[in-house]
Parts: sequence; structure tokens; C-alpha cells
Amino acid sequence: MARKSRTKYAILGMLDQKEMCGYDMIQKIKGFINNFWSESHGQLYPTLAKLLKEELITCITPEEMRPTIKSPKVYKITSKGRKVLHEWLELPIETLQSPRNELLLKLYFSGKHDTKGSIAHLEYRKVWAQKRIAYIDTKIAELKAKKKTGPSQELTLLVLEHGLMMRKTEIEWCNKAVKVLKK
Amino acid sequence: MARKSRTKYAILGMLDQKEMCGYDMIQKIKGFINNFWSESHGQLYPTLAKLLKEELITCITPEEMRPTIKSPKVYKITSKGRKVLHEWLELPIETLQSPRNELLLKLYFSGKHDTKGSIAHLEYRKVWAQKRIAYIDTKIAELKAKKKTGPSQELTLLVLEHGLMMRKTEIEWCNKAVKVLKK
DNA sequence: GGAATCATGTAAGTAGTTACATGATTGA
DNA sequence: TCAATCATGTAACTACTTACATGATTCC
Repeated sequence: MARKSRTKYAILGMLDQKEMCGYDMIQKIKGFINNFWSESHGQLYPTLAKLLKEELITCITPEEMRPTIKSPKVYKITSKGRKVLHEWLELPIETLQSPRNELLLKLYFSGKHDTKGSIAHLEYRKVWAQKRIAYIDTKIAELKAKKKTGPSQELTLLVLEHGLMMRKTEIEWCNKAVKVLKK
Repeated sequence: MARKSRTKYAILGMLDQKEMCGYDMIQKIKGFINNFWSESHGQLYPTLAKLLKEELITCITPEEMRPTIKSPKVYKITSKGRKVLHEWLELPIETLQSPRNELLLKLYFSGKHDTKGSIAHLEYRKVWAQKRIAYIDTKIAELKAKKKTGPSQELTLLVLEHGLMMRKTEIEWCNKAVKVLKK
């Protein structure tokens, strides 16, 4: 029954790349990972505790070192955790349906009544998308400036590219929609 | 505190267009509205009860007519409901962040280890997107075949167009990603 | 008569957000 | 010394899905 949380796998995935503490994960989630995923820290910390209990991760900051000066709980993925992660990675992707889109919901329900309002929503969305594009562009430039290339860099680039293409298409569609509404 | 459910507005929006019963709403949600929104009937029915209590909708199938032969509960939006709906429609859209994307999550975490698996995910996504495109194409054709045009038809077309453009971009990106992974 | 679909609801459980709460460290 | 940020956690609450449950109607 019920949906399955993927917080678990997001954590395992991050720890598979590098050992780190909860706070570091939150930074990552608010940073690059935010391009395609989100987690709240109210969900993260309890899940970390659960993963420890399941022995999918270990805390490599020993109990006796804490809470002496500046020692966050650094977590590391276990081989069992790695196995669980890779099994999940190979599983087919479950969420194929297009996600909820509040813009389309509002547009569809208000278009007839209030074209001005709808156009405002669309213009605002365009501004947002443009900001995203500018941000992603600088990120891509930064990444390309680093001479060092590698498989992980290529993946990062792909993710950024995804955001870029989606936002551009969104803007294109918004322009079309505005045209229709103004007509 | 906490997130706000938009089930309420989805219902009001549907009833603003046409009076109908809960079952009809579920059909709509599983049909056209599914292009941009989702609701489960386990969420819908309790929300209908709540809206009745708030007097944003009324049930126009009188109590005494039920449960005689074939009489579903037909709901109608009230003027108060309409007001609440329109106020919400004008409010800025809250959910601007890009939604969770399980494909990108898996790709980002597995790319280095398992390019074959990643490519499989991408190819599967392409198949799905192509099916969606085919479906939307027929819907658009159907709609255009009807000579009758109007504002609501234009909106429907816009929504379908949105899905079309997004899926096409997705395929384009998948192709790019596959190329990078195969390299 | 039996299957599909019409039609409405409730129950149980998970997922998730936000606010509350606390305290250490760093650097201006 | 004060603000920002590092760092971890819990509490309260909402949202949501899926399964359970039931019964009528329609059409073959």
C-alpha cells in the first residue's frame, strides 16, 4: 500500500558519491540537486536515522568524538546500502505521469473569464524561466571553464541542459499562449 | 503552516464550467485534466463534503430524491464559491520550483556505474513520450475537426500544445543524453 | 446471470512541509 | 558582540494514495 518515499535513495545516492553530514546533504539539495529534486530537512534527518538502523549507512564520526568541538555526524554508505541503491537505480521509473501544473490549472479555469489575469501569470512565468535560464547558463559556463572533464561532469551538464531546454520550451509556449489570449 | 491543497479549486473550477456529480469529476480528472492535474477520488469526495459545509457548492439533487432510481449527487457552484475560485485564480502561482524528476535522479546517481541501465531508462521514457504525443495529436485533430470554435476550445488546444511541446523537448533531450552516455 | 461501469464513500497509512527548538562556530 | 551560518533534531499538521467497502444499473 501507499506511495514510496525516495528520500532514502536520494540520500544513498549522495553518500555513494561522497561521505558527508546531513547539513552537507541539505546544501546539495538546495544547490545543484534542486535542478531535479527536493527534500526538506524535516524529512532528511529522520530518514538518516532509519537508514542507520537498516545498516544501509554508518556514522563515521564516533560517538565519543561527539559532541566535542565541531564534529558533525559524517555518514558513509555501506556495501549493503550500495546494493540497495543500485537495485533501485535499475528499477523502472514509476512516476511517468506529467506532474501537476498550477499554471495550466489556473489558465484552463480562468481563461474565459479573466484573460488579463492569465496573461499576468504567463508573463510572470516567463520571467521566472528566464531567471532560471540565466542561472543555468552561468553554471554551465563555470563547469565548462574547468578544464577537467569526466563522466560526472558530463552528467552534471546533462542535468543542466535538461533544465535549460525545458525552460526554453516553456517560454516558447507562454508566448504562444499570450498570443492566443490577446487575440 | 503547511501546504495548501488545491483540490478545492480544481473542484470549483470544474463546477464553474458545468454542474456535475463526483463521478463525472473523476472522469474529467482521469481524462483531459490529466494533462496537467491529478486528484484521487479518496481526496475528492471528502473535499466535496467540506465545500458543501463551507457553502461554496450546493447539491442540487435533493435529499428526498435520493436514493431513488439512478440519482447521483449533482453539485453546483454557488456565487460564494465562484468568488473564492476567482480570487484564487488571480493569486500568483505558488509552485514555481521545478518538480521532482525521478529520471534525472536515477540518471545522475547511476550514470557513472551503469550506463546501460541509464540508457534503458532514457529509451523507455522516449517510448512513453512518443505515446503521449500520439495521443495528444489525435486529441488535437479531433478538436480541430469540430468546426465549432470558441474560447474554451482555444484553451483546450493550448493545454494540449503544452504537453506536446514538453514531450518533444523531452525526447530531444533524451536523444542527447543517450549520445553522451554511449560515447 | 454476470461483467463492466456507474456511483459514493471511509479507513489506514505514508509522505511531506513548516514551525519550533537548540546550541556551537566563524568572522566582521 | 552580534549576525550569519553550521548543525541537528522534533512536533504538529496537511496532503495524498491505496485499499476496503458497498450497492445500483446497464448491456450482453
